[in-house]
Amino acid sequence: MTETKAVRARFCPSPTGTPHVGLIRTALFNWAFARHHGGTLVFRIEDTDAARDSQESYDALLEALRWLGLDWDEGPEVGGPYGPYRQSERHDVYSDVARRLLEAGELYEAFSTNEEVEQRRRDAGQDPKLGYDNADRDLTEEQKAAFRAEGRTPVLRLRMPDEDLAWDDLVRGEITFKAGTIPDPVLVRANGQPLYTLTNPVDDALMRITHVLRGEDLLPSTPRQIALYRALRRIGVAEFVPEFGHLPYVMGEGNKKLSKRDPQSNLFNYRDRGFIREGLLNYLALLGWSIADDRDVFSVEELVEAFEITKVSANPARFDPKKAEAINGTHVRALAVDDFTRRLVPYLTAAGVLPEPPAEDQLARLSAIAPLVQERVTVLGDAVELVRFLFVDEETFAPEEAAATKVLGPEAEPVLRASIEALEALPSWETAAIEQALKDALVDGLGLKPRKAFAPVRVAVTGRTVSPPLYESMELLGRETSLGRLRRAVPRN
RNA sequence: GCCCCCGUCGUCUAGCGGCCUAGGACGCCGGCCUCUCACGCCGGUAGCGUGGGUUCGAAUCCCAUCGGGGGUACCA
Repeated sequence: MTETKAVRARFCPSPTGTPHVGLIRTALFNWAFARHHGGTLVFRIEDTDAARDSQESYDALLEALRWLGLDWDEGPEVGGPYGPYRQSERHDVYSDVARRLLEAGELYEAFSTNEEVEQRRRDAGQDPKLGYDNADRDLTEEQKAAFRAEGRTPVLRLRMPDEDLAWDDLVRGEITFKAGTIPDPVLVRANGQPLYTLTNPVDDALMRITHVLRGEDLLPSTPRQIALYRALRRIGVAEFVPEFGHLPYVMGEGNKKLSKRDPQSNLFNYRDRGFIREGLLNYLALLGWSIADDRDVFSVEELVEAFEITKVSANPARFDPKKAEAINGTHVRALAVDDFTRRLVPYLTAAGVLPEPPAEDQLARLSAIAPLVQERVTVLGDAVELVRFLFVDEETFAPEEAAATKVLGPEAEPVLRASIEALEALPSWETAAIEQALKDALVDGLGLKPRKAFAPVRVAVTGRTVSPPLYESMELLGRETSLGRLRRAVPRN
């Protein structure tokens, strides 16, 4: 049986635009599928449309996969036995296969223009949307010569079989397209350029792909691909027809497929905000798949171990940023502290909180505050404003405007003065001592409610109403800096 | 129009004839913890598109219907 055949899956995007989360989800499923079965993942670039493809997009695709750790066994930059893996470098392959298909009578030359096809449909009282009418199937040599004499050059079309085309979809089960519902598709343009309809199945055949897992938008093109495969087998190019699995869409707001132009679809936006690969991969896997009925947080290793393509859901999934953040947050919190700290650095330097490269003492300080911020961020970028107070130049430090007007008004004066007095008397500058001194002075001394008492101190010292734990923050900031900020915060007049 | 896919809480899902007065997660609401915000913990809210069958019994099977989506290119 074919079941014993080693799995060869593939991911074959077109390099257009920036990587889309839906596209990456497809890459992830193919990767997980290949890894789960101990198979091979082929990465192929379908850049046959010069008008839309770009080098930037190609670079972005590789960068995206590498960031996420979705490695490939054959493809760009790693090579492999079936290369090249960029379709733009395979033109001779396609023209050779097309020639052989044509010689075998699987393809035929079609001279009809779209206008002529439409007109014929109308004349026959049919809906022109029915598409091509297979009218050029049996042109005689004389007819072809006549067309050529008019200056026409033919496209090459595939002769579709006159029978139902069906397959057992890995995610959807039995799918059948009735005979006669699919017009003969164009495989090669009049100018000789091969189209996706030819290149995709030809490469899958040549690269011995066993499982085609792709978006459901390609589902309607599957029958004609199966027909092409059969033709390719007849001429000895393909050995078998692969299995197909059509993955559900990733949707955005409303009921529309997440648009490529929607910033929410841009993978790099998530990285820039501080999603970590563990979290984003986990969330993406949840879009159409589940590991168990009572759990949805898992590692990449667990995903590979448990992934079954047949358990992928057929319904479209909406990308929910809130849940993505929640899942990411639990992965962030699960990071070892030093790992978390290391990953934070690029975000802090990008925000200008730390210089590039950071100094030793700055890194030491970051290590000290890191455990305190780790459990209160969902994305790494959240940490920036939480730790900024520890690294700003003292001359430029100033509490945030909104926070200051809220809690540093005239009524804050006694609180700040009492705090300063208590802290100045402190023999040692440590968290426990600071806590005790402030509680004695403000809660017991001034009889304030804790939340009233500490708000002015917090804003004076960290500049914000939301910060890492106060006493620890003050210890890290240091005695003189902390006192200096408190003194400056005392309302004038 | 025609072809194809999909239809369980707001969202992602579990479910594959009795374990379902439908489970989990995110969100939301309430509470606890508490120096803020979080984290953590506890509790609550909310769903099988509709109508017919089949069956002792249906979210699960069948039919119809409605709704949503995709395709219908010399794009991929």
